[in-house]
Amino acid sequence: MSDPAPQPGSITARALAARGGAVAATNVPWLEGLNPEQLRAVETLDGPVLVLAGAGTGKTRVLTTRIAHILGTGRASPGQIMAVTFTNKAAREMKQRIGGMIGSAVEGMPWLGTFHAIGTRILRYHAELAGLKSSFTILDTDDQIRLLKQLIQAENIDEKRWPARQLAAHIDRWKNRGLLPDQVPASDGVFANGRGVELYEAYQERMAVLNAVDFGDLLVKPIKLFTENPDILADYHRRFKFLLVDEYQDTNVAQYLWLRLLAQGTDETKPNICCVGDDDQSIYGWRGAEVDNILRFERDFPGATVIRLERNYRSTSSILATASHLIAHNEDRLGKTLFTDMVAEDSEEKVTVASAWDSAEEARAVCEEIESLQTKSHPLNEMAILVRTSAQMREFEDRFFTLGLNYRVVGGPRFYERQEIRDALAYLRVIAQPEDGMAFERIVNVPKRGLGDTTVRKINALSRDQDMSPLAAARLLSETEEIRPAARTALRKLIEDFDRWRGNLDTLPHTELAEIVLDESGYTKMWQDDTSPQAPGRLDNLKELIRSMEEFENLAGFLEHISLVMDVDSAEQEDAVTLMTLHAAKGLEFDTVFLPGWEEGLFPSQRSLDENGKAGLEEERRLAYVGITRARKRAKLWFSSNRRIHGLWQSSIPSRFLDELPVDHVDVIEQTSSYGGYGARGYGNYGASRFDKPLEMDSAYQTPGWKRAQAARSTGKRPSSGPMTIEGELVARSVSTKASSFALGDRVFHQKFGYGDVSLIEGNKLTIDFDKAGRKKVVESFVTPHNQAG
DNA sequence: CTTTTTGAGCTATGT
DNA sequence: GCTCAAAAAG
Repeated sequence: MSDPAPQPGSITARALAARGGAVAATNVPWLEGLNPEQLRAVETLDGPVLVLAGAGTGKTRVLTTRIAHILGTGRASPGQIMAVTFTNKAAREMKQRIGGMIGSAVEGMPWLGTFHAIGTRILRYHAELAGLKSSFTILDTDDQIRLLKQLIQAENIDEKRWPARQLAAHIDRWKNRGLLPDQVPASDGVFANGRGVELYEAYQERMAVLNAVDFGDLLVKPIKLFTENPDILADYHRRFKFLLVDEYQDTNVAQYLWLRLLAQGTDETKPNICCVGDDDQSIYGWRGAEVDNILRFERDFPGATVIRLERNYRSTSSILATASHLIAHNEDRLGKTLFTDMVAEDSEEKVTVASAWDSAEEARAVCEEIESLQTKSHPLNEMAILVRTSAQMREFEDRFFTLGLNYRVVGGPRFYERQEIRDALAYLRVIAQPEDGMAFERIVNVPKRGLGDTTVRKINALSRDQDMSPLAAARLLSETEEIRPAARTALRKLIEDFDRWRGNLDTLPHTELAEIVLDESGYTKMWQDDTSPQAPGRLDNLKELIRSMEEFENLAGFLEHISLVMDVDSAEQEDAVTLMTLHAAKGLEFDTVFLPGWEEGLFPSQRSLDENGKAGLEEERRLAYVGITRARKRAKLWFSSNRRIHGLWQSSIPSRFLDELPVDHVDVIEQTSSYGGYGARGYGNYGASRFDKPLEMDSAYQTPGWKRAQAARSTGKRPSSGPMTIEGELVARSVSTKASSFALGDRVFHQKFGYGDVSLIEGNKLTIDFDKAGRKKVVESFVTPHNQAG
């Protein structure tokens, strides 16, 4: 996300004043205190502008001030500015800061948001043109994989050899490049011997039936919409006078196309585009980001003004020198040099590198430092531990827990990803959007209703055959004799329940409805009867969920929010250490930053090296750069000689990045106590050879008495649904309008009942007199015509 | 149909 | 080490 601008009243303000580069009092209050480059970035309103903003150079400040300036000078109204960010956090922060500058006008900035949020907005508005109903659901990764799995199975492709996960990755990659099924180059047909594209197509068709989109669609579909409907695009050209893009280095091809379409316009309606970014902080290449976009800006937008922000307001000179020296090892960069003119204080600390025997020891040592800083009255809020992978978090959490140290995990297992929350949401999704088959499937048998694999399989087969939603298929099935009586009764009951709940959608407040649903479905009871230790916590979470719904006007609004905003707004102001991944840390800053796990294979990640070679290494290095530059006063790097990978202990060697740090600005800490040794200069004598003092086995290895509340495993995202206008009859209609391909008296064959004659046709439900089984009601797709001639 | 057992694979990073 | 999926048992 974006770099917070200097905090007023802190070092920064003083530094600014001392520098003389700052702009003296202007008649425009928001421009005060900007340095000349920042001022230029804010005031150059006409024509394309690229702001290359290094870490801690006041990037967000420039962006927000620019918006304030546009509004303040009356160049545009809030609705005429589109401002795109990558994360919700960034969007939220910008809203806040603009609000702080110019008052409440931010409320009226409907087009400030993430690419995905704005894409959703556009799609809902023109849903029909995209082949959707505006109530469409956004599938999360979990739903996506489940759906793909079904499709793979339906195609009789070996799921072991061609896992759904992998297909999802392919599709994601295609969408990131803005490719629709028919545009995928043949050379990309590696999945399932070239059938990947076929599956991609089937996937899109299936999602259309489910009235759903995935994250990629939120970018791809608006592009398609704009290309196919120039008049609509022209509307947007007329609407937007200014286009602002944060973190431009992170845009992928699809986002680039999206922006380019919007930035075109005619001479009179061409919006002024301003992109802000830092090629050195491009860390999302694996997600399809093209650093090239930023490198190519001047060619894409002729006559562009390029402004460099290199004056850093955040970190000490040691930290800056360390980070700069490291990043200089990258070859592919535009090249910027950060500098500070803050006077180095005597107390300035060098960046430190320390080692530990193993990861538990590392966690212990880091926590010791944290506690020691805490006793010197450093707030925990000003400390962060930044790890490469979330798997590293566990050991720190264990440690925090035993010490009773307050901590918060950012981007860890998120509230909306918890099982009970997802289940509850699935119920609500089905109510709000009956086509949402993925949600329906999730809870058909939760709590257990005797609707097992077989039934679900039948529902799915039918729904795929007939291009109808699973709920519609279930409804149909429950009226026939395809499934066993017990299951049939249960299914009918469930469908009746859903009908009733949906009937209450407009009459009851949505929170109350949610309570009723959880209650009547037996979901609450399921957890009440559960004796596992987590059950009470889950019930609490459900209550919390209901509580969080109160902030929203209706169910649709709530579901929309969580589908895009996976993190629950942590309003907790409690003093706590922050624990998060390096990726999540972008845009944040702390006085003290701990960077554990600087070992070859882990950081840089082996996988990154294997898959992307030099480019991968450079991205890892940028990640290291991002990590170090998060620190204002203290950056403390660690590596440990032994680490458990996939459950096996492996000895590790220090990261090459450690060798790339400038000796003058880095202190290598010789561990006084137990930990693995590490020579004063060379990083050579790491390793298993040296630990002078026996480890304190008791504390380092005591069994973690608790497990992390929720395994961080699920990569799922949250789906949602839209407006509450649900017409229940749509389902029924879509079913009955299809003409039956059978005629009265036709001779047919059924897998289970054998041969028979059609005696009645209702839509696609057939009543058949079977030779052996007697008269049965059956859905059309379960019978095949019997060849009379044969 | 549900529960338990066994076995395989796996780990980045996030909208 | 941990989780999920398929297989086996109840």
